[in-house]
Amino acid sequence: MTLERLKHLSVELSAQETVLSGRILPAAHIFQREDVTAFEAVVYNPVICLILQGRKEMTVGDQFVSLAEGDALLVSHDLPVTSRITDASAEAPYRALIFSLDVSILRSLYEQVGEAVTEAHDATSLAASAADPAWTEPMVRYLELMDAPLDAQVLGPMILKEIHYRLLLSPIGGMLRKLLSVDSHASRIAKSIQRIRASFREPLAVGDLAQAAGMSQSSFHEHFKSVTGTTPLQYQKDLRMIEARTLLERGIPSVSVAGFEVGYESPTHFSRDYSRKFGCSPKHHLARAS
Amino acid sequence: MTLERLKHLSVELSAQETVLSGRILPAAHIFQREDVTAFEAVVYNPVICLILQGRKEMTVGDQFVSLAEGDALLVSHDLPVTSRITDASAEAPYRALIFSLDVSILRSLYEQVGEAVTEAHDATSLAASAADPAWTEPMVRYLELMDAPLDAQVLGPMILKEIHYRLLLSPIGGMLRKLLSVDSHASRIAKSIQRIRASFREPLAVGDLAQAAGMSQSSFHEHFKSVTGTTPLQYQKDLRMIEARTLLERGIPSVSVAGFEVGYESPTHFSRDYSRKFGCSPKHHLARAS
DNA sequence: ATCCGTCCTGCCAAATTCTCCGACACATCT
DNA sequence: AGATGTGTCGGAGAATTTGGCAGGACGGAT
Repeated sequence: MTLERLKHLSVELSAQETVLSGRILPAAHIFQREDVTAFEAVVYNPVICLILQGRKEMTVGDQFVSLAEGDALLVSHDLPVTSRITDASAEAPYRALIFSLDVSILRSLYEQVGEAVTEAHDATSLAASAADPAWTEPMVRYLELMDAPLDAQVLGPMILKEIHYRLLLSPIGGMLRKLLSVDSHASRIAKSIQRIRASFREPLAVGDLAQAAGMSQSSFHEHFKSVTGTTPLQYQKDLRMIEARTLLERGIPSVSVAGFEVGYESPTHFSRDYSRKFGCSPKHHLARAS
Repeated sequence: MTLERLKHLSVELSAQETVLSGRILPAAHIFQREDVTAFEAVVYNPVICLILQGRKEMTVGDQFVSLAEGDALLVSHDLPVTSRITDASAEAPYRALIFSLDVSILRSLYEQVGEAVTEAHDATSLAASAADPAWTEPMVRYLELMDAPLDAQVLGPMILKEIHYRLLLSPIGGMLRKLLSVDSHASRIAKSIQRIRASFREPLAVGDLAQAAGMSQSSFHEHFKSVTGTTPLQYQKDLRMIEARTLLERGIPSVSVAGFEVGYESPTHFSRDYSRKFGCSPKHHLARAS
């Protein structure tokens, strides 16, 4: 079974990873943890994540996903998620195989595939499903290149392309297809998302975004939510909070400055929002460099 | 262990229940199911529910609770929840012991206990915890009365009062105490809830409610949410939807009429909201009497 | 101990976002 | 044809955000 093979390969790969595999197989990455974690908030990039061992839970907006061994998670676009590992130990660490997705590859493939694909109607930005040999099999072939740098250099990109292709056509690829389809609602929302990400420190003008996307405000909100799982402002706030947290942990002088840095004018309010998001006050995350 | 004793007693009680136990032990009720259910929406009354066997999950507003054997759930006031039984079979049915709570008893006790109680700060309307002998022990004594009708008539109310007393002082009783404390925010919200329940078919005037509760709109929303887990309008909508569903299942002539009955003017919109809430269109729930 | 600055929590009003809700058009089903 | 379901929109109003201000907690410094 290909899943077993992948587990085996990933152990091998993670043994080498510190050295140079990053250069040989740039798209694959093994993530490993030996203990359970509390909820952590991060921003995901487009990625497919296959759980090889352990368990993980995640929340984005209102939806909740639970992943076990053999499950895979397809993230179609940048998304602030909150996740934790719920099953991991020194003997059986949590281990996941992560493939970064390259949107330009997807786009070029989509142009070839074109409209020949049926539209999933309930596509979500966070699609989970059991691993499918259609794309795990090329993943195996990709990982097998780790010991043959020259092969990897030539064949690697080809196999990568195949993986993208399989994902694009797979049942969980619904959101990918929507995002790529030119001028679909989803793709226009994707543009809005990029705009928010580019300037999340500035105040948000939802009206402008809606107009730029060519929708009424109500439609814009609806589509935005269906793509991201949250509202525009929430999305921005999540970005701000995650940024604030890294600032604090990196040892920014004070809480107020951190709040100001990410776009809050009122430290009071920043503190309140922060506590709501992370469950404890910003001061607790401030690096104890002093 | 008292939990084992309760299990035993509840099996006995449920064997008799059809006959007359309802009159002998009016406050206790055994709920039993031999199979797993899909999510169902109902309105809970104030109640303490102790899981004797099986598992249950529930959602109210944004919080999510998972209950296993030996867990108890304290519902402090009327609340529209969505729940399902996730672990039940013919051999090991889901079984729960349910005690209705009597607010007037609680109130009279609270007057005696008065301020001698420490306030829990994170009180929620749906408090879950492991069963505590402090109140399971009197529950045992209550159930043991089932074979002695005369004893039950005299001692029953006393023991009930004791159960209420223990719950009121227990760690999970935080919300109960808040609700009872005269003129606390929680108690004023409770009044608003009653007003919504009494006239959920009419359009909602949140401003009036806030004013009646003597708070600013923002404070009102905040407190309302902390007590109920949702916003006033959501709360009303949940009531409407649950009512609509029973109407449909009872065989109301048409979908439009059902929508109109619960306060919607536009059948179009009613249909959409209904699908969002229950996952399938109102027509599917319309009794197939035709 | 007393002061002082920083941070946290409660409350509010104004502003903005977001959702509701009815309207209409159109596809579907029976 | 009639009833129902889905997409879109505009306007109303519900809900949240935001910043301000007051009061309290905490932790150094003096």
